Amino acid sequence: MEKEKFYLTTAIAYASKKPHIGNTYEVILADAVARYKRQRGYDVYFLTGTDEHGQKIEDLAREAGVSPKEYVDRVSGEIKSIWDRMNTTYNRFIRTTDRDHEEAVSAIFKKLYDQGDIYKDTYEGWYCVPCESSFTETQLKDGKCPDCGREVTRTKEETYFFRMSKYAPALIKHIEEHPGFIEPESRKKEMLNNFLLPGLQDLCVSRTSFKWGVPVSFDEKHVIYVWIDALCNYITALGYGGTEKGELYRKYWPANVHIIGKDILRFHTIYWPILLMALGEPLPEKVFGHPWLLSGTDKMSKSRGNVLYADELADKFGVDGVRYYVLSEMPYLNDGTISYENMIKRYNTDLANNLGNLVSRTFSMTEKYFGGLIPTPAGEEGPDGELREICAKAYRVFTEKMDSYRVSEALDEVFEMLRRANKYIDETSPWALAKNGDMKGRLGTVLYNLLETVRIAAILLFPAIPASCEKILSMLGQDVPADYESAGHFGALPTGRPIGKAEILFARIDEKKFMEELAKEEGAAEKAAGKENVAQARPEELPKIDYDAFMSVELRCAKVLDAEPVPRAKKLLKLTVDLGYEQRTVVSGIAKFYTCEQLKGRKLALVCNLKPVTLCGVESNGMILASGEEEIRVLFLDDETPLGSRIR
RNA sequence: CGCGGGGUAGAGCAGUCUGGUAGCUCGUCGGGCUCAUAACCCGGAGGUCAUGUGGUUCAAAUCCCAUCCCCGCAACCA
Repeated sequence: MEKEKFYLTTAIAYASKKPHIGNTYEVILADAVARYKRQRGYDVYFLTGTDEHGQKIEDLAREAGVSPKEYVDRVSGEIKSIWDRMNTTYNRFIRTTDRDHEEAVSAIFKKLYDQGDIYKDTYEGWYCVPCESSFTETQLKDGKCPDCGREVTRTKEETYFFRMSKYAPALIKHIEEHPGFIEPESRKKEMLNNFLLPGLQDLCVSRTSFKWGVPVSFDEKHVIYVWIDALCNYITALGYGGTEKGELYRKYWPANVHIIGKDILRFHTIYWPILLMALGEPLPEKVFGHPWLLSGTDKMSKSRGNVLYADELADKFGVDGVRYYVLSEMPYLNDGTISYENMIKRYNTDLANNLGNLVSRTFSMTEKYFGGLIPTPAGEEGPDGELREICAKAYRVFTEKMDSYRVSEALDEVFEMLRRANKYIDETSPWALAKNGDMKGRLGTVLYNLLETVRIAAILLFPAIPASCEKILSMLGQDVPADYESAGHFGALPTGRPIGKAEILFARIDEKKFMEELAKEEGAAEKAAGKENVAQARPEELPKIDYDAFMSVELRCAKVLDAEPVPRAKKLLKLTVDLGYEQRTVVSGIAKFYTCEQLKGRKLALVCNLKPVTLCGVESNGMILASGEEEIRVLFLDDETPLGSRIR
């Protein structure tokens, strides 16, 4: 019988820099699902890869003094090596610079253009110089750049657009008729309420502001922008070429699941399905938006110095230690957290103490009491039935949870089973049975049951910690049933065969020693960097300006007369300030850091000649000076500073 | 009144749909065991289940109402 196919993908990682553990989580999750599906007998195709085009990479390459291709070759290679290190079993690692992908994307673009879904608008548009992006009239926010809010200049630009609106009704219908299409469920409402139901805007699908991308074949000034280029990897990887469809494509498409981060759900549940509809291809079965791994309560970022990398963690915890941590710590809906303390705790508790030690004591008793031969069980008594039942339950529930992508809950189930097995040892006290010659049969039953529990655990945990599970199964000896279904049959382990020697699977980590070494390493790294202030990364520096340029900014001392929150805005405060010669209203995004009372009566520096903007319905005439990106501190002036005096 | 999720022991979570002794993991305290990786097992302490001396009910963490707070998405840091 033909195996049922299962096609899953991760998002392709942007090849701008080394991915941190949060990015790596996604491919580990996908790998666990892929391995599980293979165990269940599916013909699995697992796709991952890198997204390598775009402005940012072009810039980074220039800074690094290499060509964009050289740049992405290096980063993509690094990403791939991390994926490999994590023992992920992808079938293809696609790069958007692969020739087959580029050709296919080009053909897809052409096809969409030919059929009228992509049109060129030669219009008088708006261009934002700092963002190097152009916008349509409707995209502007209050006449300003929608990305940065700065002034835009009028340009005559041509851009290609995709007619999103045309397909929106069909997509809404599809989403409503396919309850599992967007997962988790709560995300579905976000997409519908925020984007689809209010009305979709046509999407800009080409750029002229940079060159590093797939050129539009019939209009070489334009490169195809990220949406079409990146999203299409899911079909081009299978040999979809626009007109011809490869064998893999016919076999595996549509995808059973796209596993992606919750931040790009919008592209995968709106733009991508519409693109497919336009191509006349079936939609993926499911888009699963997983949560994020946070470092403590913060998002990982270089500036916070809290970035953890999968390969460095693997040096300390082993590959399976890292895999297990991210899979078990990541809930289904909420963001998970990662820290060394938590990792050590989880590693020790679950892997070393619960699983590793169970294997160790079971094997050593089998060795000691039965010369390393798997004993034959006799009659069932005492807690045997309960152990057997919990194994059956673990198998059943694990299967259910994995089928619905609740990996951490699935793993929990197995560890509960292992805890029960450890307790079973205490209840049956094999060492006491061993002292009594009459109890040899009973002792054999107990150890057989334990070995069997270990076998089942190894099969179930295989998708999460494959290398360790393979080791356990091989330690159990030759011809040990290792297929998934056999984990549902307690008693499948053949008797009388020799088992191997028990290895330490997961050596305990001494938290204190670990943290000391970590501190030492970090100290060494700082020394190697040769600076005392390595904690402070050098910021991006701007070109020098002359005095006149600076003086074109009109800074003056102003006093806050009144402050109040802006309705419907979380970050904004509306300030009424006095310059001595006039009063103005200024809107400032400092609501999270200052209360109105803290500001009233204070003197601060105001940029007076900034063009007015409207923010959340309030017109702002100027800007107050403040420091910081994430933690904002207002620059207050001395009380003696005269109102309205020029600052320079 | 933009849309959605959530507030349960020191931490992280389950339980809420289908009301009926408040549970799990970690931590903590005490005990047991010795096969094992100072591991494993048992027991204790610790919660007015956000608030409302609100409603429904014989009975509310659970259903209804109001309020407060947090977090996503959207809007927004001039």
